[in-house]
Amino acid sequence: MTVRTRFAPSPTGFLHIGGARTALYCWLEARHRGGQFILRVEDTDRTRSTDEAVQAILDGMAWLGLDHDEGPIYQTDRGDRYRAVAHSLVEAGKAYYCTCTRERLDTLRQASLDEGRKPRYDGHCRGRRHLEAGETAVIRFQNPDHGSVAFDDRIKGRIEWANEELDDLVILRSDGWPTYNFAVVVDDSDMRISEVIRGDDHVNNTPRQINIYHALGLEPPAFAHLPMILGGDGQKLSKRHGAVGVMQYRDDGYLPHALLNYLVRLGWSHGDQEIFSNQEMVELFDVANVNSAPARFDFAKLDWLNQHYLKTNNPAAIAPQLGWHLRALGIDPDSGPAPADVVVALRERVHTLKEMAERARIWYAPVEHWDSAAVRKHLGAATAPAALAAARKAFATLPDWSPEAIHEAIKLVSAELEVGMGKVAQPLRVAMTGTQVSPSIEHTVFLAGRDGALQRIDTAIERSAGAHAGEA
RNA sequence: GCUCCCUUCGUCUAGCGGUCCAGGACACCGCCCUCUCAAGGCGGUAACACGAGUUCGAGUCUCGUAGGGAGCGCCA
Repeated sequence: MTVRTRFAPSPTGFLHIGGARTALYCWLEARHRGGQFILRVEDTDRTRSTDEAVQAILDGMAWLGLDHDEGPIYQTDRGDRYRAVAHSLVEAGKAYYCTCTRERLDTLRQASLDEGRKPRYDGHCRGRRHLEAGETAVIRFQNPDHGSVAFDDRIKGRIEWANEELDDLVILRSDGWPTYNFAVVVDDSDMRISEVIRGDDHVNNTPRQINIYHALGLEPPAFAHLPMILGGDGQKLSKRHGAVGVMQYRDDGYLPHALLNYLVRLGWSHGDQEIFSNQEMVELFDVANVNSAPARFDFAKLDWLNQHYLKTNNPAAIAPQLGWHLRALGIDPDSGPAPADVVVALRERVHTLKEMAERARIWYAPVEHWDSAAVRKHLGAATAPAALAAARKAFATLPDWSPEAIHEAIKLVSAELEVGMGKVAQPLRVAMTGTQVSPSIEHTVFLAGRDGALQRIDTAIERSAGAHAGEA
């Protein structure tokens, strides 16, 4: 039997981090076993579902590169099918019409709670196979009264429930639309899903669904319930923790693969391996190895992974994404150095592309802000004027404008002046950036461009003179 | 309240009865390297929730306790 998995979000918001991991695991399981991955949109709650949310989910999956083989299939397109199956269940004596009022149901629920029992429908309408003309009703599934339901969860192991714990759930609402527990069964069986991988908030629904499978004469698929992802404080993930849409991670400067790598290791492992290419994930992933305990989301590790990929990916591949972030900051990438060169200079110093774009700003516009401590300490140094002048002269005639050539030139200057590298590099650094922190000096100078570098040195020499005059 | 699930360093995890005075990674601390900041190298602190039981032997199996979580809708 070919493996078929599905990701079935309800379009009531963006694709958040938990959904993204579920989608990833479903995708990996399908790819690993050479099967198909199906995307299904569970939009039967028409009051909460929106087209924008559908688009946000599609965008998020596309950004992560989780491509589906079938779908998106919309449940709202399948109303007739659910109604037909629900009515067939009534005819088969396995479901019935229920006309109980909300008031009666509420009273019932409250009474159970007051007595310390689990709220449960009492079966009042059991046996109603027909409706009077004009009467509206829901259809309830008639759950078995005795015995138990069990299944072997691929992550949590065997789970068993007494049927006494379950009640007759509504499968078709009075508006003719199916409820979740019924729609999934019809869909998963129609779509020949072999493995249901979903959040473990669905564990409690599984026995009800299995009973429906049996009533329909169907064999249930395999189930794998993923533990949830918690915020860094161990609380349920909320917006302040990163429960934002995955597209926010793009905006914050994360590489999609870094997020994927982080997510795949959150709750799953393969020995001591931390870094996984897409191909390795597909080869090694097995849903049965997923941890059964919930995991906390840790930005520090995500940052580390993101930087790892920033450092090891081809700069040319990262350049367009840096360009995107530069533009987001209102910087024209064409007004300064090539983004790929910026990547090389900054990738060991930042964790995200956003941070990289912010720090790249100094090469796309003249120095505006001069750090006074930096000016005083380095432009005001006794050897600064001579160092700057010598460097300027060397740069002006450098045959090859490259970090390597610049590095050699600076070494030569420091040797000639008989001062340490720092005495040349630091004044230059302040000249280029207005601060005393930047990438290695040769890259910092290189990125300014020859003309830009000479200009910045001229400006700095004036300031240096001012600093010395101020002392005198 | 009831039912179900979960519990190894701060965090993610390895561990599938002896090779574990518990390994790796992130974070943190220290040293080295060094033109700043990083990156990198080396080293360090740090965990089997608790209690019984099974066993020659338990982080690993069983049962309790405690603590977390989920579900109990004409939401998904």
